Amino acid sequence: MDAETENTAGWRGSRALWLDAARQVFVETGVDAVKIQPLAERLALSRTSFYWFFKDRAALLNALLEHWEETNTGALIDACDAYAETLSEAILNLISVFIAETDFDPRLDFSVRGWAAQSADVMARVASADERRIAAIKALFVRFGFAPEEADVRAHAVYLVQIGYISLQVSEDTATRVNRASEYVRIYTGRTPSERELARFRARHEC
Amino acid sequence: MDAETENTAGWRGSRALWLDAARQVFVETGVDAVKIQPLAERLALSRTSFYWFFKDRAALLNALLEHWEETNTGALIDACDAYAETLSEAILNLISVFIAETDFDPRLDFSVRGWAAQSADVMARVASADERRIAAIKALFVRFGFAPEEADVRAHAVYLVQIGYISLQVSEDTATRVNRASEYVRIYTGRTPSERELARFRARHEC
DNA sequence: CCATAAATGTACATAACTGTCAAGTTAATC
DNA sequence: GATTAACTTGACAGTTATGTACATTTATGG
Repeated sequence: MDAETENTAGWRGSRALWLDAARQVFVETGVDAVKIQPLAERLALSRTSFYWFFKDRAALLNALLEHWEETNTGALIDACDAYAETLSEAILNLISVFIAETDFDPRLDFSVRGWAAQSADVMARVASADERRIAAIKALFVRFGFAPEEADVRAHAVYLVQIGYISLQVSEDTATRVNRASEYVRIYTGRTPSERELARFRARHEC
Repeated sequence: MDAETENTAGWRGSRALWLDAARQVFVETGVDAVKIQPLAERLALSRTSFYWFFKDRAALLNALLEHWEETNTGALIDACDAYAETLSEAILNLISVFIAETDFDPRLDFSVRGWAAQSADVMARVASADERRIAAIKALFVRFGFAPEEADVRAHAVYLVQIGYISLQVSEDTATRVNRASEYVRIYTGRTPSERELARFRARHEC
């Protein structure tokens, strides 16, 4: 992407630079592709220089996972806790996080899940993130008067649709997704969002 | 699983044996782990013997993908086309495919999606499978009187929830999932399944 | 300007994997 | 029982990765 800082002399590397490159490869090709040698070539740095910033490959992968936890789960929970007058507005807030893709990176989430399938440690951390996320969505439904059990099922439905969407890896344009949002709100909540709510939602996704 | 046929002499290998072992590893650990050398050790066969059955690693992966296409997409479409008196029954038929996990293997689907993220070819085939599947579900809603646009959104919701569920990789027991099914039918269709329909559904998942 | 920490690079030792080839063994067939 | 097709194997050659030790270069601050 960038990294085209054509310095051939001086200090070109940094922990952040390696981590960032690693994240890109991780998102594009999965954990198994996060290898030090290819990263070094990509960064036009000596392979062994990596070991000044990270103990070994495992340390890099660990940093990657920590980055994911801070970023994605955080963004989702913030959206659930955000102020909303109506349930429709709250759900639209939530859908916004997935559509905007600024705070929450869907591809990062997907890659982490792929990694989890082959590592019990990662799986445990993913499972705990899922629990926290679903709990936050459920709390939202409860806040708007749903009974706990029904709130639970609806929270699952909302969350699963989004995760499913990520897994499909379709790249629809924002407009399409924004238009569908109203229908989804109806399915999730049984209520139709008001024109004002939809207008605010649309406005948010046109920057 | 089996393959414990302790033959140390004679012909032990076969195309099916290698493919089966590959599928297991693929499902457990992803494409990148499907390597000939480890498979050979697992099967207690010489590594090079593999090349009698497959041209190279790429040929094996291709066979894996073809197997997935025949199995999973087929099972899902069959379930959509199956006879049903009511919409509720039709949706329960569909949910059954995902719960039973006999014809449709969720983990296989998940692994294929992980692979798709790193290969444009695979991605194209996954996208086309998704389209066929969603079209089949949509047709089901249309058959029971929904307008095309609404049928489309609802079909997406049903499918995305299931794919999302697979991505979560939770291992809930069948009982839990069977119980939740009724709530899901209500969310998807807006109608409550009858006791008779639910009874038939429960019975199906107790063999 | 020199000492020192920060960063980079070269060389080495090791491991895992891929694929080809030619020489073997095993079972079926006539 | 010889022939042949179906399979198996070991040896070879090549590639890509990991991590350590040690020497070297680059910036910073007294």
